[in-house]
Amino acid sequence: MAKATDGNGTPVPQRLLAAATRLFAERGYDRTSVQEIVEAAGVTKGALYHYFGSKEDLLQEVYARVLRLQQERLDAYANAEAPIEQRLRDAAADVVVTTIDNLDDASIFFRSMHHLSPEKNKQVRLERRRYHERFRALIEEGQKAGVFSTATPADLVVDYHFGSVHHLSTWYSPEGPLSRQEVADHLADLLLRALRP
Amino acid sequence: MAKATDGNGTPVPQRLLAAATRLFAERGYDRTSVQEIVEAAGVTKGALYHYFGSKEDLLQEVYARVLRLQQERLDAYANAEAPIEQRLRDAAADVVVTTIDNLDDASIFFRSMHHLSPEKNKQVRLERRRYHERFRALIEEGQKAGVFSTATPADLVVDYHFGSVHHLSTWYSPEGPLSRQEVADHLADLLLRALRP
DNA sequence: GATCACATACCGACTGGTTAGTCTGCCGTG
DNA sequence: CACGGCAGACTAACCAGTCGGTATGTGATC
Repeated sequence: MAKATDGNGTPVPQRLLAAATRLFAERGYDRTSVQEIVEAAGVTKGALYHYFGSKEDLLQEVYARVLRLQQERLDAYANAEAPIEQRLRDAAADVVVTTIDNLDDASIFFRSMHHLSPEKNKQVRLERRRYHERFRALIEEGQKAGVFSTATPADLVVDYHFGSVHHLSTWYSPEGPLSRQEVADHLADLLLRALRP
Repeated sequence: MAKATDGNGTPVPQRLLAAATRLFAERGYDRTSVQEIVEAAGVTKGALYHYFGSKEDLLQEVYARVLRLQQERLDAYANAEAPIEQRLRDAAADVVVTTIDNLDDASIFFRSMHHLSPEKNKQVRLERRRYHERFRALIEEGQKAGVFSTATPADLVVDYHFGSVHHLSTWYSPEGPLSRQEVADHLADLLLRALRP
């Protein structure tokens, strides 16, 4: 039998991360005890502290994963070969879809970031800033090309859009009338419509 | 000397509420101990539990206050005598300004709502829903009148706008380049531009 | 191929510290 | 003197992280 898998098949560190993600999203970081996490993952504290330095490390790992994923996808869409309008629309819609696919991570991200220690918080903010900048560059590119209105500073437009993405975890439900793709198309459309010259 | 004012002048319950608001926003609900709140307010636990039933009651009171305030203002703008475009623009900009004026309350609201017990949470959601409905009605009115595009369901448009309002507490700073009124005007403008037919 | 040395993976009782809420009682005012 | 308004010590519960211990595997040596 391979190591660190128990009777399950999934390695223990991943099981811990998955359990923590679900519990953090469900009842918040502070309300989730380490004991609950290890029970949900079917191990004990010894295992958790064998793989992770602290409870906070677990939280940071959740962030790191979602940030990596979204940055990769944004870069792919932003650097594609297509007119700027198309690239922005695709990127804007994609972030909605992937956020809906990872609603747990999203709600943890926006609700529990301030639970990280100052240094870790700084690092997360830095990565988040990189993402923001890339997105802003797309909008500015379109503004310079004259296809987007310059009435609003690009920075603000980015925050406008990401506000709505951020907000998804508080209202979107898979059981609702709209599929994730429909929501994504609508939100991207609102962005592009707001940017019409 | 009047009762419940200490050497200060402000009544104790209000001092407690103000201290709690600041601390909840600063370090989060769970990370703020009752002891810290009473110290910041210059009283002791006895005083707090004399006026409030629990720590959670304090949090709920913060919500109730900000909800009352915003509902009142929305109603005033929504029921004014003006073309629908103007009324929506005013209401959309006003919620931005008052949110910036109460950034502490806003960040508490969006980060700590899930800390409320199910019943209290339900009540807050209900009031919030009323607010949402009133705003949506404005958009639908404009859509029926033909001055707003019907490309996007009104519900989604509301969530789009409130996402950005919600998001303000994570990026807006009074020291930044934009005044609250400028931000409000820009955000309202983005909304109206997205709604152009 | 048997034995020893060492490492990895994990267990679970325990510790030191913190916290929300309680309770008894004091104190000034009407 | 009665009572609202408050003080502050106390309690019962909880929790992150530690630590000594066990089990299994792996590689070197004879």
